[in-house]
Amino acid sequence: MFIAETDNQHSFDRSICPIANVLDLVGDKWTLLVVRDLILGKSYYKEFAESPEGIPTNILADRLKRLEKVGIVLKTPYCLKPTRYQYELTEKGKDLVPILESMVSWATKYLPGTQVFPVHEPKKRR
Amino acid sequence: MFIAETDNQHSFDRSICPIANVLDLVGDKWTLLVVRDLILGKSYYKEFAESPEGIPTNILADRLKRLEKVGIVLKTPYCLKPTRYQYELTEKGKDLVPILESMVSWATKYLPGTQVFPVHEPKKRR
DNA sequence: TATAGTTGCTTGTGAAATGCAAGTGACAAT
DNA sequence: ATTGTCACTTGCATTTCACAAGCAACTATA
Repeated sequence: MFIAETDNQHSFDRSICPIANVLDLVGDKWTLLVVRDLILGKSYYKEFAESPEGIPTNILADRLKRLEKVGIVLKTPYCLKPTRYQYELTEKGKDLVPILESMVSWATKYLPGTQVFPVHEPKKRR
Repeated sequence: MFIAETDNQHSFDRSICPIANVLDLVGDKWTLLVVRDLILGKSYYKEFAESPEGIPTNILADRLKRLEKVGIVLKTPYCLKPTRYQYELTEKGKDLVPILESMVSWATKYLPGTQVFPVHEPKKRR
């Protein structure tokens, strides 16, 4: 009946359902907010931490690690003196945009009062 | 700067961001799988519980309750002798389809091996 | 009538994830 | 020398989750 039951070629955590597997990667309250921030142009740890939802820093560190591990985020050093990294979306990460867009569309219709955030203006660094 | 900071007319849990608010409703590992099952034509508690991901029954009961409370799911009695209910999506719930579709598209591209489930064939009830 | 089975949950318990505050290492600025 | 910033990590209490079992209200079978 279920294709899932006849397939054992791949190793999926819960099932071969595409939705289940997307949820295993980004299905929690915080991950897609980090992706949103990246889409809006944020790059630094501090910037993510400053978003109005107030993500706990241990969760933020964990989510960035996980997103990097699955190839959605790329972490690159931008400063050597104190080693500092910047984060950016890979193609795989940028392709999550339609998912966020469809969420925005739904929210616009059913959650009046919600408002999309403006693109992040990078602070000038001297 | 953030619109969020100037708006206090509505009461949103974390921010006025549409994405954050969608995640507060369906942002976990199980809720959208229940919605998926409803889209595929499942109606009864047992059917959701039988999905290959194996949702724990206490979680299932909780998610159905929450989805009903926020108007995504409608719970109606279909049998009186032993009082039994069936679940179905409201318009608000059916409008989540694009979100699931965009997840399927992403998964099809980046998670090879995933396969969408076929529409549920209702068992004949005598 | 007695026993077993089904459905749709609820309850109990341990494990895991989360939230919050505080701490830390490496530097920069005063 | 002291204070500050950034990018985290650590500890700990609280919440959520997963798993198993139980249970009420029937139905079906012997």
